[in-house]
Amino acid sequence: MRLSRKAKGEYQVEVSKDYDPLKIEPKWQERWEELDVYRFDREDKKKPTYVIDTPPPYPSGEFHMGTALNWTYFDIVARYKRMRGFNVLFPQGWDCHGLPTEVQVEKSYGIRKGDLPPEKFRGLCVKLTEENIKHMRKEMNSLGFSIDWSTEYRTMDPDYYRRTQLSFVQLYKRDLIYRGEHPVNWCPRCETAIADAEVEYEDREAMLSYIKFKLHGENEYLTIATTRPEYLPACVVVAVYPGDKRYKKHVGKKLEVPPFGQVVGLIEDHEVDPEFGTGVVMVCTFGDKTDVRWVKRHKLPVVKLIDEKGKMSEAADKYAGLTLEECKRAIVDDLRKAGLLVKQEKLTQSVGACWRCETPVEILTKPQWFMRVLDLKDKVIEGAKRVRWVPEHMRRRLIDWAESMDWDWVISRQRIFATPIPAWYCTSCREPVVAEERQLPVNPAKVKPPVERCPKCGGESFEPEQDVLDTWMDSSITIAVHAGWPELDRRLFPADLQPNGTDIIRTWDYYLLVRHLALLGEAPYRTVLINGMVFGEDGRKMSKSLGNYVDTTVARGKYGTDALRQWAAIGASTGSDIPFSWKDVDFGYRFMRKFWNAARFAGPHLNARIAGLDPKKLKFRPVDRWILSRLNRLIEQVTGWLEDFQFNHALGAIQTFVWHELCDMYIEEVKHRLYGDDPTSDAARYALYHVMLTAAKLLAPFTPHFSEEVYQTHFAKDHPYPSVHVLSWPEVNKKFIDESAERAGELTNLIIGALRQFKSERKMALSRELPSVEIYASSREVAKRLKEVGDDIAGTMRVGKLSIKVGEPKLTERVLAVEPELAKLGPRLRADVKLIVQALREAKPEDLAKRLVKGKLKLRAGGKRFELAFEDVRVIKETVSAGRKVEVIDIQKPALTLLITSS
RNA sequence: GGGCCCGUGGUCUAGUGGUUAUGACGUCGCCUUGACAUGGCGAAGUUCCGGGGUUCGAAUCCCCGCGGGCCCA
Repeated sequence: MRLSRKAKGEYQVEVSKDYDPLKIEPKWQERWEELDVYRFDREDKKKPTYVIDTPPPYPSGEFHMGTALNWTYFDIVARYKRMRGFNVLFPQGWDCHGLPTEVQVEKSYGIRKGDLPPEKFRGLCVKLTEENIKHMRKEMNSLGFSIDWSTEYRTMDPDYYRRTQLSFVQLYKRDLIYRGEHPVNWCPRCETAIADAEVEYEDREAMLSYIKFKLHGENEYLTIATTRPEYLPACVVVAVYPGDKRYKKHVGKKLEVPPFGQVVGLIEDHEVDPEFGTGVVMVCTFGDKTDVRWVKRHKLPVVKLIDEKGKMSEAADKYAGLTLEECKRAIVDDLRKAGLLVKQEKLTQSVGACWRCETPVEILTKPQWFMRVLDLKDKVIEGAKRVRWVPEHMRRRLIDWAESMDWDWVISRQRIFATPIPAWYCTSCREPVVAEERQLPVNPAKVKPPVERCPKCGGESFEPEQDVLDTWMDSSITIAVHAGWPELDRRLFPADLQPNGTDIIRTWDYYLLVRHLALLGEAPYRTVLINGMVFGEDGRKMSKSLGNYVDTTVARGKYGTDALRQWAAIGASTGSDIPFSWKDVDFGYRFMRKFWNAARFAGPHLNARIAGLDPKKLKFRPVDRWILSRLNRLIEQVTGWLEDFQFNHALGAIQTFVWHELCDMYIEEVKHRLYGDDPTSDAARYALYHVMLTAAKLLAPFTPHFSEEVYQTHFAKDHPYPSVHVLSWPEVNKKFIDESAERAGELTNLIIGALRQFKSERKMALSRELPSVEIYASSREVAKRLKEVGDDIAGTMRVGKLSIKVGEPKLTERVLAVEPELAKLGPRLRADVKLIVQALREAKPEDLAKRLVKGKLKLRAGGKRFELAFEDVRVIKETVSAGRKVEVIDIQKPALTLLITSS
């Protein structure tokens, strides 16, 4: 942009025709950082606070489009709330620990976790994490998120995991954390226990084997069906549905399990599906979660069949050391040879797999640490009911999840890159000793336990806990941590907003709720804001493997992040899944260019003098009052929608207002006043000034860079504020909301629209002058209102003489010609058509028309007689009013007739 | 198998009892007007997945069916 001095002494801003986001966005991102506009002011005790608990992303190095959607939602809220005068805490953290990084390290160095000393392995994980964070931080800044980086935290830092450990110690003291031996989900590849939330189910093809079990002491067999014959060595009982007629007589008898021949009982249980297979099921320890329930219910023994690496243990006898797959094949072969395999059939089965490496999960029993989440179930549900959910129906998902919990949460992991569990064991009696709070943060491998002797057996020798905590133990206390816990700042707790995607309600929202309820006794957030999943342009969930993946860098590479943010805001209603759409991004850019050009037009009229005018002294025309009224209604609506997180409605309303009401109508309607010596021109300038500045402010949460550029180019010179983002949100000025002005404006637009259409239909240039337009109104009221807006209509549409009358016009019709329909007559009359043409031309049109109305038109021509029907000719007429030819437009609601003299 | 959500012009989408059913993209026609032709004006196109019901009145509520999605088992 360049400033040049105009003759009148006012500055004219020469603004380029195109808005170039790729150049402008980085410029403002740097400037905002210099200005520190997003700083949360910890010292300020006056302003109300607004706390957004942003879910710390896993530093995978890549920023997914779904995360971009998520962040756009809460960035809009953060920016809006700042403008509303809140001291906004918008922190950014990183959920560093966990398997994916370990897996990535193992992959890139070609090692397994046990190949290096833990400290070294952890060092590689930290290094990788830091690199990934660097990438992601850069991308987040480029996406324009208003993050206060002074609040950045990393769960792998001692200051953070000190608090994770503190929460462990406190919950242990309250008996909400305990050590126990229970079945857990186990990933044999990652060699660790994992929580239910980390198990993902997918359909896989399996083989259902029908295997004969001999009835002990009889010469008869029962056939069971199983997909997991490798579990035969751990079969502890066989079960049928209660009262199943086929098997009733055998219940209570003993069976011999092939191929080892161990003898087990036959029991009844209602969880057996009599329709599946043969209706006889073997219960093993543990083929699946149902087995776990059966073992518990019927107090069955547990055989440890599988080891940590997924191999068969000694319990598998001659199959020991084989992998599950190898064992399955060997056993099936042996059964076949023994004639005990009846048949096999294919079956699609849902298999639980590790969320990270997709290895099928096994169920093992090992001593682990657990949190008593089952005891907190009612409190969690109660909490979920009290919180506000957007959209409302998402609450159901959390409640359903909480209700479906059937195991306590296993919080220990047999991994390395995670928060150490602050505990030791007595080497003689295995009694755990948990750290004192003052010791934290602690690595038990390097520090001695807080006691000299084992409180249980008096032993003096201890060994450190080697297990680590589930990463959700880190990230489920973020809200307390933001608020300074353990010194809790009540102004920052509970958080006002908890935003995340539908897919992590069961993890993120649930764990936050259960941990804070356990620690602090209250729900940690007031409102949960849910965003949907991002789909590819093909309508399927966006993922690299489906080939519909769009990187955020690519998505913002075309028209910048403000265009992309508009897609995020307007692509779907809040909570709905949203397909990525280039055309929405394109539209976002076109919208900005449209506004940019409107501002370019208005620019020379916007200055301090205009801003300072007293509206009471201005000669507003009805169109000015109309646009100001519409503007204030817009402020009211957009504010309401933002309070309700309805981003699509809010942005849609602003776009429609700017493009159609401001650009298409208002600006066109005031041009004629701005160029001449119109005494009302300052009123138009005043309206333009406020409409454009307010629109820029309303857009600031959605298109922060664009709004800033508009503000800096046209308004900053008259304002003491360094950025549009420190301005306050527009207030509704009720004085400008004016029902009758809106009706006058609508009437003006209605007539201008009709005249535009008229010109368009007649292929006239819109700038062509219409010498005269008469408007007949059906009522005095409408005529009166029309008189008020007559100058606006005439000025905008270039009407020479505009007159307004009450009543209906006196119109007569004049027949100009009666012309033959050659397409009809040609085929019928052949060469005689020429005679008809001649005859019609020679006769008087009025006369022909009269005869036609009576019926057939009889003609003599060239000595022949012809009869023409109505459809054989076209009657060309014109409308005449007071002796002049006019064209007529009829409008309904309100009933108006426009008579136009166009030539 | 369960819970929840959804099914609207060619495509995506707004719309929870009364609107000429919203908007965008696309299509077609016209217009260079002093911000924008990367623009403007206008047109065509859906009867709201199917069936049944409630109601004076349903895209909107209820039931059944079909199809899709998310989460879970």
